[in-house]
Amino acid sequence: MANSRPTIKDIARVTGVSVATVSRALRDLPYVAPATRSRVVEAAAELEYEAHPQAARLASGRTWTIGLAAPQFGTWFPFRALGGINSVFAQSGYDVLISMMTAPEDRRRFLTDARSFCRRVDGIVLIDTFVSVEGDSAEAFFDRPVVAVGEQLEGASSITIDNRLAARRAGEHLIELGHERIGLVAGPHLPGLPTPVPEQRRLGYEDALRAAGLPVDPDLVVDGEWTAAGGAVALSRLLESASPPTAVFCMSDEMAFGVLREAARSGLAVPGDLSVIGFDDHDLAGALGLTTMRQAVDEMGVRAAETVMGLIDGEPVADITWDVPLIVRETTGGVG
Amino acid sequence: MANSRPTIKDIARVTGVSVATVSRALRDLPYVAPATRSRVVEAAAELEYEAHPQAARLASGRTWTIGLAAPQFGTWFPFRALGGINSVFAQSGYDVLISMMTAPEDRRRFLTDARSFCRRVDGIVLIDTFVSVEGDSAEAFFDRPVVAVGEQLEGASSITIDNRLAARRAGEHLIELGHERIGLVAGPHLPGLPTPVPEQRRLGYEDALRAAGLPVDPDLVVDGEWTAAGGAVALSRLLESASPPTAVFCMSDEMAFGVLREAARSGLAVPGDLSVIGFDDHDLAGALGLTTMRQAVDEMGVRAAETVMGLIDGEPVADITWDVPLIVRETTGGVG
DNA sequence: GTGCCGTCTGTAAACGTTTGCATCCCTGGG
DNA sequence: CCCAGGGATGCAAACGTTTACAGACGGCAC
Repeated sequence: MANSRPTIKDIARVTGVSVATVSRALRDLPYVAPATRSRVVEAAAELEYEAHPQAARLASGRTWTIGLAAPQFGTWFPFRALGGINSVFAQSGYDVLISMMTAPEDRRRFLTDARSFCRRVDGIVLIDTFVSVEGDSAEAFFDRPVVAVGEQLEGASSITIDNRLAARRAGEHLIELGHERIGLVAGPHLPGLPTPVPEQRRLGYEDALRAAGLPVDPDLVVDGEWTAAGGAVALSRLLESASPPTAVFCMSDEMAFGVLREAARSGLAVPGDLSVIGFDDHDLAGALGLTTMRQAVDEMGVRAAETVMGLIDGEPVADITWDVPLIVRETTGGVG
Repeated sequence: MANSRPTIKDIARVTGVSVATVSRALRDLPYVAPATRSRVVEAAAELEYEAHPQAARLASGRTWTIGLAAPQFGTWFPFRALGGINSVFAQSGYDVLISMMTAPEDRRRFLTDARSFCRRVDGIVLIDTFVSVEGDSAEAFFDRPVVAVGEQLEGASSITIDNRLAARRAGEHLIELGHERIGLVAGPHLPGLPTPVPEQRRLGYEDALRAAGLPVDPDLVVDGEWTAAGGAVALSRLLESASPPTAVFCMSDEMAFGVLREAARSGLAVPGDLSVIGFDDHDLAGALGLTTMRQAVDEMGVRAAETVMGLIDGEPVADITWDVPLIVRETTGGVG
């Protein structure tokens, strides 16, 4: 028992070739005679040999690990992306090293410790990290190929959505249904997280109103804190207004869930008395019938994974914009 | 630029001591003169030296990595646990290597590839993996310290809840409110995932009924597929019954969300016409006012992390049972 | 003064791969 | 028959640490 696992030397001894040849044979490098290769492969299988990862990494410099940085893993978005990303890397033989930033200070720590982080990875996927403001270009700063999801970064590939356009589409959907007083449940800027997302979505909302010749009423936009509870509070505040909205656009589905709940509590029928549209296509959105703008996070994650592997293999940097389709379900309808 | 980072030799040269002393000084090992140590530490800081992880791992045999295996990362439970786990390990200097099992075949692959997985980690955290049936003891199979969350495993520490008791408590809560016809929205056995959880929760539900002298009516238990959509369907089926339930216990909050939605659609007031209790305390449960049995997954994750680190440091194996408190919110009330 | 022990330090051998370079052999063209 | 060229292989030096072992030194008890 516990007889330590075979090394490359054992395979060499058994097959009667040198360790160099074994190494080459097992990694499908050229200049190995077919007969030799198959003998080696067979012996390796026989002995259940597998290269010692740490040794291989030290010698080759490749870590076969991808670094994944994301804020606030308690939140829906990066978690969902992780699903797609992880499956791709698992199939390609990469490990995934996660650095998650819950508190704002984690984010600063990530940036100061970046050197150490980079050292153990071949490439980096950044999800909603918003490090773009730090001045440096990504390649200079990280010294590794990086792809950013949710933001554009100089020197890095990116996978983003057009937040402004998507928000505009959401607004237009409500306008087409005949709504004229449309509330906005906004997510605030998070402290220490310089994301342009809330602003972009708000601009898109205003774009839609303006294009339709509707007034932009600041009383109709309230803060939903990016949470369901915040969304509920936001709606209750909107309903206090002298002329409350007949429809609400929420910057996230989670806030929309809170809005739906508060609507029910207030005896408002949805969509009879109030139409609600969200943003994300959260796991629960389908089951709860929420109309929303779908951010196909898992697909974006898969694409991010493929992209970073491409970068490692020498492909050029590229910016990809992902489509955000409108998913009409049961929470939006004509103005009552 | 790109001047390769300093090695331990550079520190040795600068400070005029040997690499062995540098290594000892930097790792706080004994037998280093205080003056020497501070000189070394200073030089290391000056040159921004940091040990090459792969080299250290190869030489020491420690990987400073914890393996985390969990099924179905798209689901709420393991994801939430990840939050707690990751923060603990990050602070202790461990990396986390994730192996996620989405499809049933992933689970088998995990078991066959376990050797390779183990090789790159110092310890293992299993979340809801249900490998216990495989016959072998955990320590023999994985050859590493392991702590299992959600199941008990021979030779491993475990962090579990008493599913049967918790389900019974949920039932008792409804009974105390005066309900006599109580539906059960059950989660099915997942193919290839031999978990006793659904059965245990069902037994707990029946325990509560029997203890109160209520009949156990098989018509009152329906399959909710562990999803919100499934929960909605389940309730609609329950409502077709000749004498529908006045309360429903759902084996998961996600199914409960579906039940709530279907109740609203059917014009049932909650809790006026129908009481609903869930299980988990999902992120959204609070905001949606769902009464539930709280499974404090993040805390369990933290504890799992601490436990596996303890095992690595030689602590003995232990079984920990986590409490599942009843969280009364707004979806349960007296029978109308 | 001698011997012993404990602290501090250095030397060098691992750890298990990958890879640059040299060597050998075989084939085919001249 | 000779030589060039390229495929196949082996040798040995990295890769950057950790750690067993040995040695130097100083202090203290006798």
